[in-house]
Amino acid sequence: MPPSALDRTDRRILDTLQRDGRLPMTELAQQVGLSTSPVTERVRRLEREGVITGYHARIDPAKLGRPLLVFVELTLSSKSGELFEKLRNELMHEPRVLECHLVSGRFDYLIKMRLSAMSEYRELLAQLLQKIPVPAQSNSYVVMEEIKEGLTLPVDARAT
Amino acid sequence: MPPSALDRTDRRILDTLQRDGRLPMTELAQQVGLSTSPVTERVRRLEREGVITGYHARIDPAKLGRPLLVFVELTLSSKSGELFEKLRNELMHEPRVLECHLVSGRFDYLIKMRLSAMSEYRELLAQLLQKIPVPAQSNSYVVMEEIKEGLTLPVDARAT
DNA sequence: GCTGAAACTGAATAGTT
DNA sequence: AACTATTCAGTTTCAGC
Repeated sequence: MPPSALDRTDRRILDTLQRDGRLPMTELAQQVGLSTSPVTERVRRLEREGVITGYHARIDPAKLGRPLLVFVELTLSSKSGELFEKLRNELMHEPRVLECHLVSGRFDYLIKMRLSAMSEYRELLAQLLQKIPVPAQSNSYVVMEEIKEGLTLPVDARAT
Repeated sequence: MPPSALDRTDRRILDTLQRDGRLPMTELAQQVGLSTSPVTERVRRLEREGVITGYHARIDPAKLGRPLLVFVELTLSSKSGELFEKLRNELMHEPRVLECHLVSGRFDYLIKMRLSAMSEYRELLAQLLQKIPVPAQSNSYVVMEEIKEGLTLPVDARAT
């Protein structure tokens, strides 16, 4: 799982698979200009080394009954390690929380949730806060328009 | 592309493909308890109807040289439609901006960026702001710890 | 480390219940 | 709407360069 720096071919593979995760190895091979064997081997290596962490179908949230996207900024009044641990665990296991980050700055957690309606937002926030024994302050932002959302990283396919 | 409500089998398919987007149709079929033909047909239908919007390999940002995750809250001093349009376009085409949302509340845009270093953050923010002709206020939050990040939605596989 | 071919496994099509 | 059988495409493995 160590280094083995990414060369130009690796980068082209990553760039392509980011866009189409189901592309057959034969077609991927054509795109990067090699035959299938070395390309397959490279993909397996990138998986092994943890560069590629998975393949996922993406689903339209609205079509699954979750049209509401809300960001919550959360600040805890006490910052004991144990408390953070407890809340982290709660957030990790709540599937409606898509993202959660510990941030520096004015607040502690930045949380992103996908919900069916505002009523669900109230329920979920109450549920999360009631699990922690100290007061917390939260600011919420409802998304009016999703301009862009993705995990696709820029891959500059320059030489090794 | 219209409704055709998702039944229990559709939901199990979506749930499975969200977790493993490269799963062969034969194995997907086993998991949902059908033979491959109807499962393949259902997947094609879900793609056609826009429920499944794509398949993507996920890549470790740090391994691609982008260890820094920053959220930026942006407020424009003037809110003309034309100005929003211009900035939206800029953000849409900047690959280091992974997410961008128009939010209600104290600020206008919530932006998520993946960067190589703080120097790149300064450059990018300056670049974005200089493209718009009015003053803007921004607050930035550097992520100290990524607790959770994904696009995986909860799929309750209850009956039709 | 890549190519190319042979053997195998999965996907697609069409016909059946 | 789903199953089965056939055909075809993609994957895997390996000999040779």
